[in-house]
Amino acid sequence: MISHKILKRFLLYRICLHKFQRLGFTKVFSYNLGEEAGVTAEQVRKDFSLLGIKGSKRGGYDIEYLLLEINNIFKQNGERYVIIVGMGNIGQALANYQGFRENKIITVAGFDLDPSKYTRKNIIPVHHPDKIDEIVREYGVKTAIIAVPEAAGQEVCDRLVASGIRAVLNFSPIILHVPEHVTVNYVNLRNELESLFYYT
Amino acid sequence: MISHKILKRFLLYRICLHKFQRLGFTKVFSYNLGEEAGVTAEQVRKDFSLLGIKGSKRGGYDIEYLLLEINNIFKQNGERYVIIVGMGNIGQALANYQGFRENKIITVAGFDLDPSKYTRKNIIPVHHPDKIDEIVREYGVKTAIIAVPEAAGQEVCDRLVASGIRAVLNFSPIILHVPEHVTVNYVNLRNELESLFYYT
DNA sequence: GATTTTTTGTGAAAAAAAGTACAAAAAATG
DNA sequence: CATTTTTTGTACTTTTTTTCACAAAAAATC
Repeated sequence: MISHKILKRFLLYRICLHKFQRLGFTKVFSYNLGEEAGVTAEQVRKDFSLLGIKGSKRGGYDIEYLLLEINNIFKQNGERYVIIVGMGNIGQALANYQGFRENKIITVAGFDLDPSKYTRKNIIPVHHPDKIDEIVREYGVKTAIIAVPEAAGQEVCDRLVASGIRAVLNFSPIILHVPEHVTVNYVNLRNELESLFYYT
Repeated sequence: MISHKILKRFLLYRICLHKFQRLGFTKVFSYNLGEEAGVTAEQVRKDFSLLGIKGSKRGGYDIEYLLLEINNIFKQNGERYVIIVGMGNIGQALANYQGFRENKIITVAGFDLDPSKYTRKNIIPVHHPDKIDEIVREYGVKTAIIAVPEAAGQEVCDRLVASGIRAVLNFSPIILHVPEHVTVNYVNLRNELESLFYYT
């Protein structure tokens, strides 16, 4: 089991590796990657060593191979479906976000109580939350994004878990109570911004 | 100097404290707060103790007082201005996001290269990036959000730093190189979502 | 092909974070 | 008002994470 902290670091490395690739490199040394990612070279080596990812002494690491291994951690070869519950500000922005598609993550559908959002103008189909169960089962979706107001967060989450969702990205400013087998990743935009005012 | 990890925990506590307040409570015990926030009671007490925030033995902590102390960390009584550079998907969603306004954070302006965005229809005024310096100095803005495509990220950041920005919330998928006195907080939505696929 | 240089890979050490345990305080009870 | 109960605050321990240090491998040089 890899800790969330290390998982995030692998994703960070991937961003840097893509940059190196764009610049025409095919190999990197741990200190190149470390400098770019803002961590020490030892940390980079330890992280790769943890997964049994090998470099060559004096030759460094092969970028293509690193990317392959990192993508494997996140199952990039499999079907990666996601649904978005709550098509307000954030939900809509995520639906339109190119970043997900680039990485072979398919946003299957969005859900919202407001019928005015069930239009074809959206980039993804939007349904009433009552259809969550149907669609989750049809596509075998295992991952969901919660972007509803806080009052609705826990109820939406319970519904998702009941339908078979196993991983949740939660933008609502609440702590979700979920069974053991479900993972929640929290993103609180207000807190992320506000934390900065400590430093100003 | 408080670590970023602990800062984030204080903001998490605040969310929980607001919930308790809404439910009519005026006092909390460390284990109430811990359970709600998903940390141990000892952790809660340690965190508060770190800042010299006192409870009363057997009486617990006064919610009002805790909120006051937490808000002090993040300078909620002072002027908290922010600008948004890049009014695409995410930039626009953030401009519309109620969460910031609720917490007395004032979004002064947005910036984008696309002139079609300089309309009065936006919730905040949007200008050409050339006006960054003028507006940052006029309002004494110290905090900025970067939500531009990755290719422009570093250049935008350099400009912001040159204008006097000291803290950056960066949504672009790049590591920013900044001088010592500038703090960067990274939010990578793609990575946040993708990290979940490790668990599915 | 021997020597030097460079870089990985990993144990050992250090630092940071979290958890344990319990004395001290204070409210509640008898 | 003495005793019991509850909860804070913090020293101490354990665990996790990071850094240090260096042997081993391999490319480059002589």
